[in-house]
Amino acid sequence: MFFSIDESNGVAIYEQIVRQVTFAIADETLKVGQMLPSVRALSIELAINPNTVARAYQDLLADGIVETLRGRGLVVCSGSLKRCRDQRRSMIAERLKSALTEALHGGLEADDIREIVDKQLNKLDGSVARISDAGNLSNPSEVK
Amino acid sequence: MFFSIDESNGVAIYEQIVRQVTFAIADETLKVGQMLPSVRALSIELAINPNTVARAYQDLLADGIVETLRGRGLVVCSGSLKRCRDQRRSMIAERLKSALTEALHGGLEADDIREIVDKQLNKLDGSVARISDAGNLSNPSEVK
Amino acid sequence: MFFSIDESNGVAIYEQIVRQVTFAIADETLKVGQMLPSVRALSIELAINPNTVARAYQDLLADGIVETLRGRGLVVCSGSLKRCRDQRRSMIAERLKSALTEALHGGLEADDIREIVDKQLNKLDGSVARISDAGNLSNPSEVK
Amino acid sequence: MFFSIDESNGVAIYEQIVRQVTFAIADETLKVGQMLPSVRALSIELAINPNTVARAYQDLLADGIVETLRGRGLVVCSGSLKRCRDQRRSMIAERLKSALTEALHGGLEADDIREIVDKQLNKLDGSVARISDAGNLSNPSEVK
DNA sequence: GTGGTCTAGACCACA
DNA sequence: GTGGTCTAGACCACA
Repeated sequence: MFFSIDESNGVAIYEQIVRQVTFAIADETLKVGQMLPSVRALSIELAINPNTVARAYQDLLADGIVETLRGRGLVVCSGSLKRCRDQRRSMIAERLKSALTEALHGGLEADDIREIVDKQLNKLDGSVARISDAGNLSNPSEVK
Repeated sequence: MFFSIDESNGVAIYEQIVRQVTFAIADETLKVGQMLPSVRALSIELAINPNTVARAYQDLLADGIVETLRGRGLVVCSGSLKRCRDQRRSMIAERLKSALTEALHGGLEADDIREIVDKQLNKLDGSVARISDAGNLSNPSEVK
Repeated sequence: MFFSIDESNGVAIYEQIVRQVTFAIADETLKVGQMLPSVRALSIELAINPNTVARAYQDLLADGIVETLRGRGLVVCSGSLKRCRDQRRSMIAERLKSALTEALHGGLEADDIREIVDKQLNKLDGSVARISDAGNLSNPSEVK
Repeated sequence: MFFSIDESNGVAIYEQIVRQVTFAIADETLKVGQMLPSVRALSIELAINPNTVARAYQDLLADGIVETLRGRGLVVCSGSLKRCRDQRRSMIAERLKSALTEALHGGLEADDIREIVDKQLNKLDGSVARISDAGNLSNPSEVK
């Protein structure tokens, strides 16, 4: 599966799930009409309590990203692709903005910060690339 | 004063204070031997409960960044400048790393992320620059 | 349970808890991997405010003696046994040193102090001995 | 003067003064009829706030150990020698008892504690002896 | 005025 | 149920 929880990054676990489902839809790892993993299955996989997964799924339902198929589970709603792409961008931009604001207010220079970002990005991109793709030059149509 | 609390960024208030004091020392806005704002004064300024400020100050005390002058307040310990500079860098790098990891796992391209970072940085740096520096490449017209 | 608070000995309640947990680990009354009593349970048992217990547990967390299992409680970290044994010895030595220094500065003779210590030790050891050991030189008839 | 304050032993400063005055009287460093150092003088010598000294002197007055000579200061009351000797012994015994109780409850063996006490006593007695006396075998009449 | 400790009680995320 | 955070307010030692 495509989820991974980081217990120590300060983001609530249910929130990490909401975000990662959103990202998976934006990414078409999870397509419109496709079902989410069951609460039970996902809770086992992530080794967390089912209530936490259920809480995340409620948020996605309330947000109209997924809907219930009675007795069968949750499916990705039509129209979610675009919404999730938009949300992905704003969620990520928002979080980066918050971290960057702190860095600038904390007295680091913009160039200094760019250097930190580049270093992290090079290091991380390598390890992510090995897992998720290869030809990393594409998909400009996804950018909002 | 140099502190500002963001209630909605997920970081605990006392933790934001710990970070901002650390940054202020790294920045020499707060110099070794200088006193911290009193618990009461800071709690009024930030419109938060004194206990929350006290909690932050306890952490700084436990970490040896500041020490108590009985009945007078807290002062920045000697040796804190270097330690705070180190901590500032690792605190900020850690938070950026976490946000960048999410962005990459969420399916954004490294170049795409760099673009988001640059846009935010130019916008934010402009507004910070008015206070802290002058010769900078950022675009002041983009200041929000 | 193994904790007891003395309201009148000048040591802060949360500090007494920190010390007693440390001692219990040193003593293997509390073993590595075992859980601490919950904040609520301990606060009820000691008839003190939960926040006071929480404050003590925060200190133990900050010190790396225990760690949180989310939603379940606090466990004794591996490696804590040796650390707690060292800390127990230095905590106790420190406190004794302070009392002995005062006694000497106050004009008592070393032999006189030894006599006071022995008398207390014999009396106290008797009452503790019933629980923790058997072959001991102390005078059980002196047990209060 | 014969006072020395230890800021880090957990005993309140005014309480340390009360105890040390009591000990000085027990020791006849301060004799019946003799005057205490003035609040001002003592606060300067100990580098503490006059209010703190005044607070200690109030306790001694309330306890009948010293009395006011209008406009001149405080003198040691007649009868204070015996009372201070008694109090010295019980104050010291009480504090030692508290430390020893903690040590025993903390799981140290009585012999182990005796060893710690002896080590501290030998070390401390040496450094105290150099200052305050020489032929350390005497004064049994002082023991209650 | 300063910080340190403690109580009381609320709400949150998580199990 | 668990701990973590925050508010509100009291009292203390010390300056």
